[in-house]
Amino acid sequence: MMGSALDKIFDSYSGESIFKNKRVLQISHTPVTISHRDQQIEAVASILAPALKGERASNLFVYGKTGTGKTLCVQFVTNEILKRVQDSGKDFLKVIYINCKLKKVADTEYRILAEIISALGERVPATGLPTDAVYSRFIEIIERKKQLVLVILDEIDQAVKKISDGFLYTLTRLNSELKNAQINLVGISNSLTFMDDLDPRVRSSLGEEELVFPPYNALQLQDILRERSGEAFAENVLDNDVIPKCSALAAREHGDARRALDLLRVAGELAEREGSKKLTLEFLDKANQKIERDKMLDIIQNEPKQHQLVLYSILSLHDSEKNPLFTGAVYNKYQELCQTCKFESLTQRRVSDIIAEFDMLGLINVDVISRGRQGRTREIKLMLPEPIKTRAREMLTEGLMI
DNA sequence: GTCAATTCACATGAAAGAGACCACGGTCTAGTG
DNA sequence: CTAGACCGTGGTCTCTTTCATGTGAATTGACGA
Repeated sequence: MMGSALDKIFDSYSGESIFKNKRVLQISHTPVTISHRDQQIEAVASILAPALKGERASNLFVYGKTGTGKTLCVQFVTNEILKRVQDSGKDFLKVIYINCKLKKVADTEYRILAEIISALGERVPATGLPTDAVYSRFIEIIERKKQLVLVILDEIDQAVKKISDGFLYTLTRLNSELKNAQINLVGISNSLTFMDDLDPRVRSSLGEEELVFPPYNALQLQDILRERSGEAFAENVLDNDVIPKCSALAAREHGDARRALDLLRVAGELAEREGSKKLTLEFLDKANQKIERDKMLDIIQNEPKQHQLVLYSILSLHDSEKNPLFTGAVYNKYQELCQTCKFESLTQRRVSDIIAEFDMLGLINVDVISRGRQGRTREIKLMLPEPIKTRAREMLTEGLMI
């Protein structure tokens, strides 16, 4: 019995694959040509061009929603610059790319700095040193020779939200202390309003040049998908209306190309898994649901126990109580649960923050409302669709042993 | 009926503590020649 | 004599608590028409 089940799975893989080269659809893949971004690439290139001669360019700040090609374009241009410099046999340019959003990699001032240093080929302990010691280490390293260090800080808004903008100020001001080396900053942000709540000094030095990446529209997304799918899939696999539908779905999500590619890839995987020779609309719909579902469940699963307990409280109240829910009720339920499963209960202050975090994650929707004499509170609405909700409840019941 | 004061139930902020992790330098210990 | 084990100190980081302050509309109660 076991054997036949395995046979079925492996057979569907060993047969003709509908993929020709799946890697093309992965987000890490850098395409040879970038469509519909000529203008932006030119702009980035002309701003950063002085780096070709080892001169400090203007600090650049790039905005745009997720999946609009910001990172791609900046990396493309800096790679070209680096290639040219290296081709001429020089090595006065260092390009360092840091994604500030990756947890445990770069979400504190110390770690960002450590990350830069390790990109320069030096080691620095993961913790244990005073931050200013790391700064002087950094200065010492780059001062060893005359060079230009181009630091690209991706998702910089995330970092600043967590740390404060102080480190950006220090970083921009560092140049006046350096004799040999120069630092050039490129900030990439998803949030359009990010610049507004920065310290004015940082704003002026970081935003010497600014660039906005508009979202792709549905037609542009179609072009991109056609290009990539040509390489990714075998011939005659795609139904005609798959790409338009796919780009329409993604365009609805503020023109996110990454999402569109993901969708296509997952749809392909689903089709392949079911042994289908064709990628039809049906698979696209399934993929759309699956991505959403996996994302949510993944988030829930990886939350700490206390957070899960709060979420479980919300889930169970959501069914029994009348909507909407308020903080007080959730907290009471939470304390009750803590007693039954012998957990230490957190303070209301903390639970309040946890609820706010869930809102950020999109698991729930929260409005702060004032109910007059009934005080001020959060109105909590659960955002999980029915199937996900059920699955989440099962998962939490199991994980928390309730 | 109108209007300002009151009041509720939290939201929101700031500061500080606990506990985990880690580097560094000094001291102790056991193995080596 | 020396390498490695071990310890104390001092640093970061995350999660949490404690204390303090803020908030916005329903409610209240005084006031005047």
